Amino acid sequence: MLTQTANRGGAGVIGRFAPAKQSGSGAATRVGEQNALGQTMQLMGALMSYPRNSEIFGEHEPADYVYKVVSGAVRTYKILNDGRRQIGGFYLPGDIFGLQLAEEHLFSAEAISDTKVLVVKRSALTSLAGRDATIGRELFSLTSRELRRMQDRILLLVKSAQERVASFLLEMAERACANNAVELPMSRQDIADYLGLTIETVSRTLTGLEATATIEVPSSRRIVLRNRSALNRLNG
Amino acid sequence: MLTQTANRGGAGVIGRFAPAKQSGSGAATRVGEQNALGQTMQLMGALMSYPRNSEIFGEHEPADYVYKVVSGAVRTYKILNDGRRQIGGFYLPGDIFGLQLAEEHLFSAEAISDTKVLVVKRSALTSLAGRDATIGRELFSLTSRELRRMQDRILLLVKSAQERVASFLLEMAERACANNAVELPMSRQDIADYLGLTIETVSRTLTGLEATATIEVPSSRRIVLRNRSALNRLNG
DNA sequence: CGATGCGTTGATAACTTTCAAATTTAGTGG
DNA sequence: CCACTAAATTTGAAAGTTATCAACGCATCG
Repeated sequence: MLTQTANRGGAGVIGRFAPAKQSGSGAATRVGEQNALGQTMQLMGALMSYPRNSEIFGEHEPADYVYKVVSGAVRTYKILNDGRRQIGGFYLPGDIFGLQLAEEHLFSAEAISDTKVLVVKRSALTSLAGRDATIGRELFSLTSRELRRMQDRILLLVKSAQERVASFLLEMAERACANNAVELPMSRQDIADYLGLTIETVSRTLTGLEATATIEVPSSRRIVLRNRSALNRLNG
Repeated sequence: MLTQTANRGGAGVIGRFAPAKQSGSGAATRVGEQNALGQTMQLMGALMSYPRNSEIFGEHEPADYVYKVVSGAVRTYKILNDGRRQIGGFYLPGDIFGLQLAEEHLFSAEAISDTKVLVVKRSALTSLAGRDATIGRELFSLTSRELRRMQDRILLLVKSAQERVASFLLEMAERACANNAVELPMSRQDIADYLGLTIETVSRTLTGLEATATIEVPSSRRIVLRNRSALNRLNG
């Protein structure tokens, strides 16, 4: 059941004090993109580059840094003791991740494709939050958003395969969508491990949705939403 | 699929400044039972009494209060738009609930059996946390524990029925266990809605575990763990 | 005692996984 | 740039798991 090719290491510092202009691949406005926290990270952050499938941090490592995706995409995950992989979340350009309440990371993080991230010491952010209430509020709001996402995920995982895939598509559409065309940076296996399904079920479900003209799948990483209301109906 | 008998209202204030001695039904030491936060709640809290199946707070209500179970048991839940009920968690004597990061409750809360809870204004706690770092740390630690539980739940929900039930039993054993005998305050339907299974599957799984001498079920609300290592193996 | 709620058990249907193979896509060396 | 190999995705058939529908047993309560 292990489907992963985790290439450890391979990351290196590319430059510090990255330019304010983002080279991000996505057009969508992300959480933290135009706010005090995001700006702070751009000022204080070190720009790091991670090749496809390389590890950004590992489970149980101390959560000393906070990350913001500049370009590429990131998945967090956990390997269960039966060998299965559960994906915790996907992070796209503009998204902030690694912001744990706990002292150690509960998930590992990997670059899905070649990825650039801004890295800031967590202690720097929290001490800043002590002085700047705006930063504090944004950190709080980010954490509570993360919490909300987890709750949504719990609600998702008790639903049928079709409902899970529909929810996933709508979620991605909100984040990486241009004109109803969703660009998926992750593989089918990633999606399956995110939704708690097999790769075959994901594939079949997409085919099924295509058959009912709910979506179009011009290429495997590109999905066009043709009938959002049908998806919303499935989403529940 | 609606299986609930939610009796709204019916709650009343029984007394303020509850005695320090707990009349809790459980013997186990709970989160917050012997710490600054727990003590604070006992000093500042109003003791409220809720009959079986009555609502303590509703989804989307402002999360202005924090609750600590004195006796009885509480479930939080959400009704999905297809009518199913997803249970967010169970709270036993000593447990603190209603501590949201967000401004509104994401779940409703109900008394499973006749229940007494201590109620404290959230603002009182947070302002106290500003003056007393210990309280602040404990609030933080509680929140991060809650988060951890949610993550565990996500990992649980991708597993098989047997694994879910085994995990549930072990979880309850850690909380409401005396000498390997687990006392369940909740119904099979509650368990099913917690694990994302049907009541029949839960029942059959328990029968199956009994057949392999992993557990004993002397009465439906009482389960004796006979072979913990087998359960742990299932739990993964 | 009959009604009611809760839990168990059985039979069947629906859904998802598993195993296998075909097909498409991507990557690499010539 | 093309051919070739490896990887990813899709598709098919069978098996396994869980849900659904129905019936039964067992308490509690009026």
